[in-house]
Amino acid sequence: MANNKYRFFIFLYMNEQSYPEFTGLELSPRKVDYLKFILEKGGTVRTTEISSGLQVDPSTTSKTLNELANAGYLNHVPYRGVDLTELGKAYTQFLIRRHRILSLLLTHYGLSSEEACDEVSRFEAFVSRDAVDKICSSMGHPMFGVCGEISHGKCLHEETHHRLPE
Amino acid sequence: MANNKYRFFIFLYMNEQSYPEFTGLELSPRKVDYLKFILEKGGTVRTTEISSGLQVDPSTTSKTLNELANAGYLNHVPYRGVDLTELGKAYTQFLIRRHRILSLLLTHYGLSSEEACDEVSRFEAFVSRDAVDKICSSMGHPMFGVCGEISHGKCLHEETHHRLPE
DNA sequence: CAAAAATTTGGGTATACACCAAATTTATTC
DNA sequence: GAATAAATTTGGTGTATACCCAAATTTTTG
Repeated sequence: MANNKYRFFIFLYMNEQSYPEFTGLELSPRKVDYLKFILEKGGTVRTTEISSGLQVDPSTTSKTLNELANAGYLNHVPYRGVDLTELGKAYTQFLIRRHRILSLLLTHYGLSSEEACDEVSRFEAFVSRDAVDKICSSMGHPMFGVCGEISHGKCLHEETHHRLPE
Repeated sequence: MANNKYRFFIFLYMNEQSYPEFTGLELSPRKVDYLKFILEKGGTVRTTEISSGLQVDPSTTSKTLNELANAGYLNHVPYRGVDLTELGKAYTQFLIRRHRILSLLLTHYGLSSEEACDEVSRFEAFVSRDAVDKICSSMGHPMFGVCGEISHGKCLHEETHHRLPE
């Protein structure tokens, strides 16, 4: 019984749902790219993988990773690599949901999947979580988007605001 | 007859249609604000009107107006004010159409007019003209949006690409 | 025409994003 | 197990955007 409770806590902790405070406007477009890349890569990711993935100098990557770590999204072990913190995971799940919802939306207006994805990549960092949640509700919480499955951590229960014990 | 021809030329010159080259991504979010403000104000606009309208120091306004003039969107008579060039008019008509189309779109997904307008203001500068034209077509070229009438300079004839004589 | 108001200029700050070169750490190979 | 190679970080720079203040300039007004 105590064990079940613990597992439930872990589930909440890893979900977007657990961080009702963020607006979705916290990160610059480029930082959004970094987090999405790291989540999609999975586990611990090295500087070189990111710098070649995002076509940027390793020194730029190193500095950006440091900033994301200072902001609490990443664990950074110097010379070893980064992985997402629990906050980082929850936040990046939102980033990916946002990207997919917006891309899906644009495909309903005559853009191809690729066009929609490119277009959204340019502006998504400036679309608020509130707007994404409303769009998501209005679309009936679609499960599949143009870039793969949409993860519905929070969108399904906008009214519920679970908080972590303090 | 020669007179009619001349008027026709003027009509084209002042229309979005006449500039098939721009992508809609030329200007930063703030510069978009400046041009929209100037078009809505109409005629010659003074630095003070803009700086109080956009809540920014007059010195900042003065510098930005200079940049927009150098880029060809404004005529700037020092100490007197600015007005839109023909390019500036055509471009700003697109900016306003983009703003209205995107705002209208978001109101179809559960956002209020004001929410949609605020949301769009944050990201519109990063939405391409191609995407706007596709969305506009797909919506059936709506004539009214949440922020007033939508001006359809170009959207009605995507296939036609008039060019200025050189 | 002198004072007041508007505008511009010069100088300074901050953020975001990028690069290169040099220093440091880790990994490899002999 | 060192020497070399590869990866990473640090320090220094550069560009672009956007903002402010103070001082100089121009225009307006009383």
